[in-house]
Amino acid sequence: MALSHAIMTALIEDDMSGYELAKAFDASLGLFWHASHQQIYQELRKLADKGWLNRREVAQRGKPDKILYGLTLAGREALGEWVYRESRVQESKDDLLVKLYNLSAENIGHLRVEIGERREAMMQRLYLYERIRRGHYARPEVLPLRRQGVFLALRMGILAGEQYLAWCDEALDLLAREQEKRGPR
Amino acid sequence: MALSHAIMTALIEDDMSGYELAKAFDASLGLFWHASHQQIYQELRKLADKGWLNRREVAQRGKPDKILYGLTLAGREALGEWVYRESRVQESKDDLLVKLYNLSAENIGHLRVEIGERREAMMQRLYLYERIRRGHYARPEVLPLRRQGVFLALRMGILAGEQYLAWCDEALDLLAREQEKRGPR
DNA sequence: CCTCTTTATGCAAAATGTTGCATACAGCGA
DNA sequence: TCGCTGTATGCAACATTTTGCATAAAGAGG
Repeated sequence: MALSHAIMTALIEDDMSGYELAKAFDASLGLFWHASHQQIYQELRKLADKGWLNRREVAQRGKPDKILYGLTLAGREALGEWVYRESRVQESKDDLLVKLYNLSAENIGHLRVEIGERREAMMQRLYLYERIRRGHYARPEVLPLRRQGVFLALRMGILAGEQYLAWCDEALDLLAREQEKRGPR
Repeated sequence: MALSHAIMTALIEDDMSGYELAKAFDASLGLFWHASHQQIYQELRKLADKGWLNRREVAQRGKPDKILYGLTLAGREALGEWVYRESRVQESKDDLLVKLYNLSAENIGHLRVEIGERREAMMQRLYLYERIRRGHYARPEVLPLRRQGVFLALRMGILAGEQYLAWCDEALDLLAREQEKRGPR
């Protein structure tokens, strides 16, 4: 429902091609809203048909042509209105938590490994967030208002990541103690 | 992909009907994995066809008949294997964060309200988590191993909720200061 | 020259999830 | 008796997302 609005949001400042959008999604907004390139290409065409985006083909040297999309006035208006409309949270679904409901003496070792991997992955991600924060949001107070909103989203990513790490540590501790108790294998 | 496994997980200790499962999903596992009753009914039939669940009709007094589902041995085995397989995180998608990318002097008031509502909703939820923790997990050390896994999932819910509240407070502060600066309306 | 990677876009099928509706029976309160 | 709520199950249509495949041109490295 709101993939369209996430895409338009990504186009507020710069025009982009589907390919560039897919990469930007991986790096910024996509940290809060994942989308594959197939989804993005499809949605771009729909939005262009609706008149919310304009498209123009751009020839490039040494690379295939690309199609640049940009927000139209109508698109900007639609986006502005959308902010006031009902919003919904799509709760995350995590296999790992369901797996924990199945914890047993047999699989405890495996689950410790999986949690360890999650921890590692989250560390990487926090490192990326931190680079972004230092690079673009070192002094949030002096940023234009819109960028402060982006900063708040980044803060959510950072806080959630730190919380996740704390949980991993707690879980690894508990599981290590339990495995110890029952005799390590 | 793993809705089936979430359902089987919910049936580890007790047999349940689709209706009861839908309610259990709202209260326990569903806090980490949402599913509507339509999805649940469909999945139950598929799982029964696969031989992972058995079904038996139960007549009731004063209520419509129901169909009770229980894990078969094959189901338990499939679940046990699944724990070792690749797992994936489905990142949450939150309109609110995308909206924040569109922060403006015009909509700042609205976004403050929305964040306030999120805060309120999360408080309610934390209250529920806390009741569960006190009721069933006051002393996690003495629980059987499987229940300790469930406890860890609950801890994730609690930590994530507390982090969310902290973020709401931070965001509300920042937005209040900014709105003040630009002249309150 | 051949293969691999990067840039760039797309179709089609399958799986998943949402929305709206339908049915049926019991008990409760007005 | 009428409407409401709760229990209980389901279909059908639609929207969303994932998966697998396909194409094509340029540059890099062996």
